[in-house]
Amino acid sequence: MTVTLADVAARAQVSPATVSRVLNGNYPVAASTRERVLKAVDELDYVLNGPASALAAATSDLVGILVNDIADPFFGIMASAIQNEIGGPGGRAGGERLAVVCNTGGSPERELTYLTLLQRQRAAAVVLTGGAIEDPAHLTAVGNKLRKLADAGTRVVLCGRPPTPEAIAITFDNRGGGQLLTEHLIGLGHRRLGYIAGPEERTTTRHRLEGHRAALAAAGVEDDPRRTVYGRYDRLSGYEATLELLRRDPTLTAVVAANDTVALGACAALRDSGLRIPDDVSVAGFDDLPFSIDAVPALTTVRLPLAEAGARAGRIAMGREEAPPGGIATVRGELMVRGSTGGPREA
Amino acid sequence: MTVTLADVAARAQVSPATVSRVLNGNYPVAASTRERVLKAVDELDYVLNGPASALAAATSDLVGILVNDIADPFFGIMASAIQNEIGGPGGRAGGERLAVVCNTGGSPERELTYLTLLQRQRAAAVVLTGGAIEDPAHLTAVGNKLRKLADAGTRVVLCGRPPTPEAIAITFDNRGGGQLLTEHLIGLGHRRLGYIAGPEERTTTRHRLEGHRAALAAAGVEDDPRRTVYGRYDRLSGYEATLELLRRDPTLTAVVAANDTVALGACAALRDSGLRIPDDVSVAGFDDLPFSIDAVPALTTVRLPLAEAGARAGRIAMGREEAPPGGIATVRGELMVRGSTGGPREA
DNA sequence: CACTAGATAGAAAGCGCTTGCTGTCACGCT
DNA sequence: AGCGTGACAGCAAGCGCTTTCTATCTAGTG
Repeated sequence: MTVTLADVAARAQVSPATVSRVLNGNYPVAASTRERVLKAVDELDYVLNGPASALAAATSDLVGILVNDIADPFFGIMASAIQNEIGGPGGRAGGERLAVVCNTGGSPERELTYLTLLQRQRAAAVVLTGGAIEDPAHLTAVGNKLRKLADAGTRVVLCGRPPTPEAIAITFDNRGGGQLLTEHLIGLGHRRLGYIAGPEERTTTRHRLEGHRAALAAAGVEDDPRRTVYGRYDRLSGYEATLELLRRDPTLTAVVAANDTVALGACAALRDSGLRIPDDVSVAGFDDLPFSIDAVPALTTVRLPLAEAGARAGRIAMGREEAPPGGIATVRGELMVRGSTGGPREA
Repeated sequence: MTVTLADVAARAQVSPATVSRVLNGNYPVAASTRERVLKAVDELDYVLNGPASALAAATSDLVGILVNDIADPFFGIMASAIQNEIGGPGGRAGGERLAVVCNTGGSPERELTYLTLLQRQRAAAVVLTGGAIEDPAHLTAVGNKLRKLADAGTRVVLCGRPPTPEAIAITFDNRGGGQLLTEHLIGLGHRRLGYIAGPEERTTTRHRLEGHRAALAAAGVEDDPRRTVYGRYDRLSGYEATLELLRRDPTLTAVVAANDTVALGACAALRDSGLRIPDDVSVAGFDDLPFSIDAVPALTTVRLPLAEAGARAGRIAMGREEAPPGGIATVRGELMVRGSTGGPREA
């Protein structure tokens, strides 16, 4: 039924070993023989049996990319960049690797499940993107998994994740970015800033919030805990949180959101409340996703070099770039000041 | 080094066959034996060797999802829905399937490469999303591949793709949607409509444009080819195309975009040209991605039930839902009239 | 011209798992 | 008591490929 290596060998009048060597290109094969084999492969329309090959060679060409939310461009952009570096040539002949993205949906269990599945497939490499969940049990579990993967020869790289001892990491300076943003707002004269945080248990959330608070503290601005609301990383969450913030303190002059998507929701809530941006209330986001420039007014935010970081992580995962010193590279965000922030009302 | 089935068997004092049967749960094993085995598995921290298992059983638990652009929420939303239906339980014991998304970047070669890679892995199922490329050679190549995959037992499902004889398809009625949109605009009184199409060789592009033209024809509105510009499915393309349309005919009263992202670019171009939306020019998008409601004014568009379609495709791929009659299900879009469209200037 | 090294090709032993077929018991019938 | 019958468990034969070790042949060398 299906064509096997042996069939090709028979057709090309060589041994299976030779066919394998032609296909893998890591052993001298006479040009004439090679041609004969390739011809047979072509004629029979032979497709290598991946599992068999992986079993015999004890390695596979599968590379996994874990993301928290595949519908979120934040992850899409990184994943795309990673895949670009991996999908290409380089590696075993036949050349291609199967770079696949796995959507955890932010669930710790699914993250672990995917890791196990990839371990099961003897993946060549795994890249984990996005913030981690700060549950100690889960952290240990993931750490163990990563160590086991690494022990089994899988290259593990983190991208936009806090560093861990188990893997090489490209990390975003979320704390610094958050600080930059709030400094900017304070510099404009704001003193009553609402903060819409992401899910409480995520590192990204915590770091950005820490930056925000650091900026407040540095400027001697009181940090009323009632001005912080936790939510999800989505638009609706931003909308609702803004309404809540406004309810708690109608005199707010600025809202800092956990990310751009949340900021968009905030803008909508503000508009629906009859407030103008930035005249009445300034709004700031985070990430600088493509759509933020299209908000009206355009969103002030912190640009994270998602594509660059992803590409680098991908290259490291493929062993095409050296790991950063200490196994950790921190990438800073850049403040993008746009129309959504301005001086406070009473200026 | 790595724990194998045999190790577990030794520890549990049973044969490897029994361990395998416990793990696969498709053969009677006495409860006490099962427990002993499970305990050994746990103690040894055994992880099944996927390739070996796939080789022996001649099937794998890999499911591939092909998307054109993973950074585009259009695909992200579908992929997420598909993965949700697949990742869950059901299937071989151990239960989980490895649902992975592959990013073709819209390139025909990569599409084919991924298909081959998936074939090589003996994937359990493959779901192709998004429009196809209308190059006959490529179409045949993909068709052949799909047939081979199907012959090898891989379930193939198309989601948001035009139907082909080789697979079950959930298709979007892009033509109907395009028509709806343009009818709406014509109904408002518009007669000079610019159209920003996607890449010329994609089915999605063609179908939406056909719908647009059908609406024009039905209303007896002249269809000046100079009012149509082709581009990519991204924001910048929308921006540039709009400028071009304006150059060609400054009296345009409406712009219909290939999708929401393009529409956002169009809005920006219009604003930068000093035109108000919808007072001076109306704008319409397509897809109703989450951010379209946050555009200012909110985008009139055609909502496509991406998540529903994806979920259905996923279920069909897993054999958990019957294929639609004839192997084809067409899903209609729903016109969402919002603030970005209104009566024309001179009304 | 015998001899060795280099270049190729093949034989064969697995890689770790699944599964058809063959036992082995312990029951429950007649 | 004799036996058919389930219910389990184990044997062993692969699945299709890679790779080590060996065999063969050619060509270069002193």
